[in-house]
Amino acid sequence: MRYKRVSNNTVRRLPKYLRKLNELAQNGATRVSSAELGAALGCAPSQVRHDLDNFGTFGMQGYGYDIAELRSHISRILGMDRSYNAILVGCGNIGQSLLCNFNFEEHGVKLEAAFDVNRKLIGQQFNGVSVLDASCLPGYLAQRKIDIAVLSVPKEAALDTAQVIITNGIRAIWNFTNTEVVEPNSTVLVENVHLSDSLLALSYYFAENEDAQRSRQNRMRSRQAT
Amino acid sequence: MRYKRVSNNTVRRLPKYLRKLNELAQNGATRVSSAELGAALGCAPSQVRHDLDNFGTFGMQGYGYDIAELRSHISRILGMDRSYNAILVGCGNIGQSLLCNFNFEEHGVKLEAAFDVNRKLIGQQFNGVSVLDASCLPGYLAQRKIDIAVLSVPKEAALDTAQVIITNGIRAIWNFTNTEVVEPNSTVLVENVHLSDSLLALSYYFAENEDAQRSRQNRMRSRQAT
DNA sequence: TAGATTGTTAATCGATTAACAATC
DNA sequence: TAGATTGTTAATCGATTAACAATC
Repeated sequence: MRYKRVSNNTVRRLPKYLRKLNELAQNGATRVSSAELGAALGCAPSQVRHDLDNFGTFGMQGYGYDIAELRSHISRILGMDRSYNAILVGCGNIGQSLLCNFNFEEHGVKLEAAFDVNRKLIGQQFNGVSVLDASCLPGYLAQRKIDIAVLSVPKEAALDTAQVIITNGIRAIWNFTNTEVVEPNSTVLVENVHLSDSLLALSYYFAENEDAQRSRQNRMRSRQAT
Repeated sequence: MRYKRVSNNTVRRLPKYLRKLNELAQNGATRVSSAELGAALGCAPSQVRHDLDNFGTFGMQGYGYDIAELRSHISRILGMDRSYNAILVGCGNIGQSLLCNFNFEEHGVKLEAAFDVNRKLIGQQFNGVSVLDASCLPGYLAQRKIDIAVLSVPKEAALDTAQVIITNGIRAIWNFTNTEVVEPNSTVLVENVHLSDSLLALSYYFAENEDAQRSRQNRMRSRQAT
């Protein structure tokens, strides 16, 4: 594969392209243009071509992209064919909802086990995944090759738990704890799902909208007053 | 308040600043410099000052920022003092975990009611919020001023449900459906929590790491061979 | 072939960082 | 006052878009 420095923005668009491609495929389409993909994401056609150009040449001049082919390329680029092994740590509400509802397999990730400190949860199964005693984590990690840890413990336990799993070899964390579990330049990969940040961003834009509207109304009123 | 065009990147950093400020406050600190805030987020001190400059002047030369003061400024900027009203639509696993675990109040959002189509859920309460019949949504929205809808229905119901709530006046959606529920340039605000995209980005970076390591090893081997 | 659409480079646009005067 | 750190502008860096030759 060619090697260019790929920007984070590009990486974040890849899953969105893939989602659009899946949708198109489901509707029976077989080809797609960069213009159509761009429109779906709200960016320029050249953005799409530029993004894909990082990884190879997947299209055909005068035709566009074969949907099935492009899907498989993007899946591969995203590592979905690598069957990564994962564990889930923290089987509270969020953890359980991930276990029960999130289709890890579909994303090329195999969920091997779950862990919790709660006696009542240990021994239970969710969607075929057994909950083990969290105190067994170090031993477990020493024995198996686990690529990714889903971290869904309560905020208070986040740092300690992260410490334990990193010490025992985990290099990638899917972090649901609303806490920063590593320093900014750590070599451990952390993908944060910070729901707080997300809701606050929505709140910001809502407030911005309100203010913009209000100032428009004020302009109208002062005009009428004149 | 001053008015500049604020970039999305800046908006996304505000909650992170706030989180760091809360942490510092909890540890008893009263002042902070842009250097310290920047270090926490992995960006330059001037980035922090530049971001804040969009909204006013909150610091003191030679001193830094008063933590309590800056917290309250950022909270206000994020709209956390506006007591937005919200409903939650779709009380499956994700919906329930939000109802039970996510502290909406803490973010200045009041969760007024939840909705579902499932007979068994209707009438139940989660964390003090009652589940109402989804068929009552239009009537409910007609009677009350609801600012934000949390959309946590199954993927298959996402588009239809979005249609219903938008038609009935909802202008902001916190979207957990892993689906795009509006066109890219819609006037309806949508904040997406696309877990799929997030995991795939993690998977991408993990794969990139593996490949980088492998190619380093190959270079080593070929050097030894020479 | 003519029309369409890619791949790829150059131009533009915007975001981050550096620099430094202002000032606490 | 001297030292520190901000506010703010200018410089740099990177990402997006435009343009167009290549070619299916």
